[in-house]
Amino acid sequence: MRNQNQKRITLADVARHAGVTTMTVSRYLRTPLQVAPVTGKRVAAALEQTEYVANKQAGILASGTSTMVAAIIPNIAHSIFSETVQGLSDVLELHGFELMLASSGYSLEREQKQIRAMMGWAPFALVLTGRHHTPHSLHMLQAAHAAGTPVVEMWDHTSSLPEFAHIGFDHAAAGALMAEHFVSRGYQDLMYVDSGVVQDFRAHERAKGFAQTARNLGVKTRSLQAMSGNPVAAGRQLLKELVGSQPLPRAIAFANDQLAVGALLEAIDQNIAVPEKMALLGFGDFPMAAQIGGGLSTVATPCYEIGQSVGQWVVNCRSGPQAKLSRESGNKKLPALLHPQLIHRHTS
Amino acid sequence: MRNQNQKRITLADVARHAGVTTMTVSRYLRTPLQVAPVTGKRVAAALEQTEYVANKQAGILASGTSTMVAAIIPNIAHSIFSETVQGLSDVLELHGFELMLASSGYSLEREQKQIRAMMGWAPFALVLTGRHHTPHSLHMLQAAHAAGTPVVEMWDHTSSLPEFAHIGFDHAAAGALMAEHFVSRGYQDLMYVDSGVVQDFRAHERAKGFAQTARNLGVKTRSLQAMSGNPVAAGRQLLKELVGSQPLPRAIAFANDQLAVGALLEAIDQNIAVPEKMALLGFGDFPMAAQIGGGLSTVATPCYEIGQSVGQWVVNCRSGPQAKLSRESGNKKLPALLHPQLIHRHTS
DNA sequence: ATGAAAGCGCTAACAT
DNA sequence: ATGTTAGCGCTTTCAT
Repeated sequence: MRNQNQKRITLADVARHAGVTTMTVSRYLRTPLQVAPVTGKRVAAALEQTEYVANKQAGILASGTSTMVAAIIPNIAHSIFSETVQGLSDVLELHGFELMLASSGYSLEREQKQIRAMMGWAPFALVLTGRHHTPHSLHMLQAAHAAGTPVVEMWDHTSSLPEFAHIGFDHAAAGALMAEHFVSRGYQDLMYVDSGVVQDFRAHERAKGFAQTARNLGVKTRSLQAMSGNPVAAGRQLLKELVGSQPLPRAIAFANDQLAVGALLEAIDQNIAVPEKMALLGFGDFPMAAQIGGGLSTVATPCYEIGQSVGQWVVNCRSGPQAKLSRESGNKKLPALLHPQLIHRHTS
Repeated sequence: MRNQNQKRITLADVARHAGVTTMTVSRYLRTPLQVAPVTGKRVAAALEQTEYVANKQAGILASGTSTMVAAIIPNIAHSIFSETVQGLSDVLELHGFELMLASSGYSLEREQKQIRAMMGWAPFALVLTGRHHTPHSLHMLQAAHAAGTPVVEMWDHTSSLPEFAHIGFDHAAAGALMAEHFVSRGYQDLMYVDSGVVQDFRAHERAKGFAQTARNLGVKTRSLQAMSGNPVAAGRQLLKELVGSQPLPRAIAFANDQLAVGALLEAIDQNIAVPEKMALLGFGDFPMAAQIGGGLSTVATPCYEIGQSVGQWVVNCRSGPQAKLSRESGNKKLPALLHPQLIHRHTS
């Protein structure tokens, strides 16, 4: 295939039109001040006429530096990640970068293949989600870093290797925050409903932080795992089963808002008074949280901001002749650690 | 920047390790059967040892054919589009393609810039959302198409230019479907709440289809525009104002589920019986639709499937030596027109 | 079955 | 301020 009838316009075409060499056109495009105003005008006209669009591949190959940023996230369809990608995309676009995106479906093996595929593009930077990767992935990332490619891990409070950047928050601390909130409201019999996604390490860390803190505060706590599939339906189902089988916990925290809303809807249907009989606490503060059941108490995570910060961090890597410097001290102003906030609404 | 200490491994490195020329390695990678089994083993070992990752830019430049697909959508954070991207991404990955993504924020001017940027990458195919573009965008797309790049428009029932493919559905017909549903349920006093996003052409087409059909069926109908911003809050606000000022319509259709759910939540809070006093109908069938207020009636749109189909269509463009053929007849089996389905639940 | 030569479209480095 | 030369890492084409 690809039997183009109309060949694409090249620098040489433009140069011919303008009566100069390709170098002059190339210079005009990148450092217009280095070309005489008169020639510049001719070049500009030629660019207009020919509707030239520079071939990025050729440029990258020749210059050894790309404007493409590769990002791998667990799931594009999850609102927290799609918002992060939107933030990342917005900042990158503003600075003339392009975004290549892959979705791992929470599979580290799939992520490994994607890292390999991405590296073939020699991207300007590599953006990953979380600090958990296969040993071989880590090996590849390390090699990429050694070859000068910045590596960032999003959504976590530490990186897999010290040389990688990270922008996110401490999920165990977030879990602790949730437990503390319950205890401060006087609830003594707690429960945490963890994500049904086995590889959602961050949700599990929140679960751990929650349990540990509850125990430290001398409060009873249990833990349950939601079913996979539609999380709203799973939350509903879970509460239904809970009501049928055992005494209800006084307060339940969820791995995400979707699960919490499912449980809340079921509680409303079953006439369980929230929060009088049972308190509910979500995680994520998704757009509907404030609107439902008098307002779902939850933890606000700066999804869009994480994306933005990652984008800004990557952009900062470009400036300054020494990558090391710009990547270490130059990026000091950007916070690596963000702080989720507990939003106390009606359900707790 | 980009002062790599460890240079990346090239074909030449691998060839040296294996004691062959670069051509043999290159052949082994693409057409392994053309290389003798004995040599193949040596090459394979060298590839292992060196951990070679092929440089895509160089390959594309030399061969003139890329494995990158460029897609532009209005908003990554909107669930319908993020699911579409997930479907697209899943299919593309399965076939060894990579995805470059941009988000236009519903701005045709921004889209135009993004098309230009994308074209610099000489992608294998261009994927756009909808059939509305600036004249200059159209011009560029036409040029890309003429140069052999497949162009697909998603989410619409026709394409901007006849030579472009399109995979989606007729939004006016979807609007009609909504009006017909209301009328068939015996509701006579209708209302359509349109999207607050000015450039959401598809929502406006649904509004038109709705109004026209209602009138054709001899039924009263009005139209309103939601505020922009959080659509759930907007839906709530809208219903609140409606209750305060005028006689309520018997049935309200919304441009999307988020708006409908907002209104539904407000109706519940105000003790307006749904659907006895007022029927509500959403659009999109987002994950929460089935769970809220006894089940929100809505129109299911095949978001993920649209993405998949687009991906499959693009993949099909690769096979067959004649692009024309594979793009026209070879893709006949793929449906260009999908059909949204009315899901009748509790609220209508 | 393998190799040698040429070149994809651009830019870095060195003239002039 | 502009041009010349060489080469980025790969594939195509044409030998052998």
